[in-house]
Amino acid sequence: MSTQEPKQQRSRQRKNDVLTAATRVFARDGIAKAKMADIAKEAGIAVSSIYDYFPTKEALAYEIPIQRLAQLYAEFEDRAAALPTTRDRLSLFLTMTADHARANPDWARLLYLEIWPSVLIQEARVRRSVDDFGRIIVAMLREGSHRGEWSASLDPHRTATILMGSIAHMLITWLLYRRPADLEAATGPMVEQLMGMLEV
Amino acid sequence: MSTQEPKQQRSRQRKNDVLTAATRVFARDGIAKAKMADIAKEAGIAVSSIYDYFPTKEALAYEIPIQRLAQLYAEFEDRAAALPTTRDRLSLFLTMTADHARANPDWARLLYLEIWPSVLIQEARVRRSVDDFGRIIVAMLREGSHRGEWSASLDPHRTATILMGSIAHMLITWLLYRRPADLEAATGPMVEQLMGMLEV
Amino acid sequence: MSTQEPKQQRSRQRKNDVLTAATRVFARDGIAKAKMADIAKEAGIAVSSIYDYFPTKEALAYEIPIQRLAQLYAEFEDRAAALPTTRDRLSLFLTMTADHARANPDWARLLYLEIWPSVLIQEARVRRSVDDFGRIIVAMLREGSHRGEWSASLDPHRTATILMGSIAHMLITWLLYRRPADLEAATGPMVEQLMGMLEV
Amino acid sequence: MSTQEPKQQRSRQRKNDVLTAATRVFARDGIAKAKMADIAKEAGIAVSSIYDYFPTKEALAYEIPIQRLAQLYAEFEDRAAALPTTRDRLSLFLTMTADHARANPDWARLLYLEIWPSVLIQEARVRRSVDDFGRIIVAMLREGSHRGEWSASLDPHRTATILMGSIAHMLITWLLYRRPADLEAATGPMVEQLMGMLEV
DNA sequence: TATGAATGAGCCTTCATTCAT
DNA sequence: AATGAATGAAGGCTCATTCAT
Repeated sequence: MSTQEPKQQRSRQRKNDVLTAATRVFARDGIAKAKMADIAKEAGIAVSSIYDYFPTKEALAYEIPIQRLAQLYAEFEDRAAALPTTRDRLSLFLTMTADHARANPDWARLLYLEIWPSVLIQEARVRRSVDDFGRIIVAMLREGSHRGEWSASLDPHRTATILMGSIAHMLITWLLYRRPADLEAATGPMVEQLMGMLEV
Repeated sequence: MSTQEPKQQRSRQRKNDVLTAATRVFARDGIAKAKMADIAKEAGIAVSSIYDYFPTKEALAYEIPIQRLAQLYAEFEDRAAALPTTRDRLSLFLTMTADHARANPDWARLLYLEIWPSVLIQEARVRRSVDDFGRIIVAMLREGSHRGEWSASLDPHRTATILMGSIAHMLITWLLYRRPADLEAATGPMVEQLMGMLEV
Repeated sequence: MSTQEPKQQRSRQRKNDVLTAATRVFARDGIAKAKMADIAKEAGIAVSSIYDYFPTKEALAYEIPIQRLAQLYAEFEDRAAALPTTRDRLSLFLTMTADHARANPDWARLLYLEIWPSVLIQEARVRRSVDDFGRIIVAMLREGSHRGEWSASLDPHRTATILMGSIAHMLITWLLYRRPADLEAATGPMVEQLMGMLEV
Repeated sequence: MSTQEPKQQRSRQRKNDVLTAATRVFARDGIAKAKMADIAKEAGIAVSSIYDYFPTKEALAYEIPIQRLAQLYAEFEDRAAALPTTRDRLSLFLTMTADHARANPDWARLLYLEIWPSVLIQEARVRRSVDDFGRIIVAMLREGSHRGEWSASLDPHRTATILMGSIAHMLITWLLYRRPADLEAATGPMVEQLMGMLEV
């Protein structure tokens, strides 16, 4: 086992190299037009070696959002625990979402411009990852209503659509046009305006 | 000239047949994976005949949103003229957008799931068509502020992002999951909630 | 009949337009890569109209050398009649060949670079036209031997090969590289040197 | 390195197989009409494998004369070194040229009927290969003049044109019509007659 | 584990040719 | 006679994937 660990670590490292390279290439060319050869070159390995870790190009593409979204959710759980109100937590979630995209623009391009709107992706794990996003927000909206932080008459699904759609659209515009130029500065006011909508 | 008109009409008819067929196929398979052979079959003509009207597959794909968006904008101008307040007009625009998507789901899939988020589409005419959407909303938001219909402190770009993002997200969710099941019924409340945000 | 003649003339005119246009296009692009559309455009008529005169692209290509070579041969017969010696006539033939190419470079490109060396052309009429070239020279070589203008031991086929090959190679080099720059000036000495070979 | 050599050899072998197959197919059908599928079948490999070695059909076609001409030139240098007079060397060069064509008729068809007269081939390496032919002859003609083996008044370019054109034309006739039936037997007298032209 | 080598399946695009008007 | 419209057939090239080593 002591001899295998380094190997396993090495393997995990290579797998991550592939994911990183793939993220960049997919973000640049789109999944359909991206070439495995380009990913391999970017990762510094042989094309056929990619298949040691991922069975198909699509599987590779789908693995990317799954991993990072899981990370995002986990990190949110960590930081949310300390916050007193649902409003704070919801606010944090939206802010973290935007920050995450800003910090990982390649990943964000892949997620928001390729995976999310994809007609074709039916793979269960990806769908679940993405859908969790909505579920988390709906759950918080219900919780806030329940705790009296905002009106109980607020439709949680509709409101979640507004929150998610607004943040997503801000990010898409930034990813495609780099507007607003300073995404970090723009996120606060956007979240504030959205939160304002919840108030009585 | 009287002899040429039927020919021209026939030609325009065929071009429209191709556009309709292409919309369906692109919506189903995505632009990258769609096959010209399928489009031709759907249109009931020979593959090579498509090239009498469109130079490449991409050009064909791009023509679709351009035409319909122009229609949408024109129809909006018509109907907006009669409305007294900016709020009414803005409300109409958002409602019409949703209705247009509901009435033309294939076109909407192509626009919202393929064209809009595309990393790759740089073609000027398409970009302009899509960007006009934002410009129209921003212009109305400014007008409303100017006319005192809502607070002048409202940031028009941020607010436009919320409006567009919310509607787009509602449509995307409907296109992908058919939720809400009754899009028509859901549009009114959504627009109302968004308009409520503008109130002082 | 008086009403048909103009039509026939018009038709012949159009056919000639096509031949001229085709010569230019074939010379520029080669027969295989030349497009009927380009020829039609060059001739200022519809593509399908070409088929009123020539059944296929190849037939059109082959018609060109046939016509002009026939012209060349006829003109040679005319002018040769007045010459006293076979040597003079042979000399004239080679000179006229070079002059003809210089005066009709497109036709010459087609003949020397496409038709003559073509692996594929088996059509009898073309082959005969081209082969007549050799036959005329061989006949003159025999005649000269017979008349004692040069040694009877001279192999007529081999000598014909030298004469034709030399002239053809000079023309090909000129067509491809424009060397010698002044083909007209170079033709005399070339013919002289070749004729010198016949001398005892 | 010892492990790579067999692979490299295998690769070179396959590349040569492709060249051989391509030569045959190009000679039969002409470059423009030849199909990659036929070449692949002839070589016993997949079409796509050809693209491992040559980027396009044209590149493949051009590689063929380049390689063999280089061989011919190299072999000539070898054998010429032992010969005392320029006349001997020139004679050898012309003879070798004819022999080479006779021994490799497919290659010769490609070179003399497709590549050499091609209007379209501008690729530098091919042009240089072919042009070297003329340069070698001109150089020898100059050398012979210089060494007093023949008249210094002989124009080297014109004479080279005669030598090359005569040999080429003999070969073309043989390639197209198999005349003379015995090319080998005909080459000697042809070279002799040409050499006779150089004599004072 | 890692990869170089090989390929099969597929698809866009071109273009000579046909034919109804 | 002349042509615009339409197409069938064809082919070069790409690329994800496989597999022997």
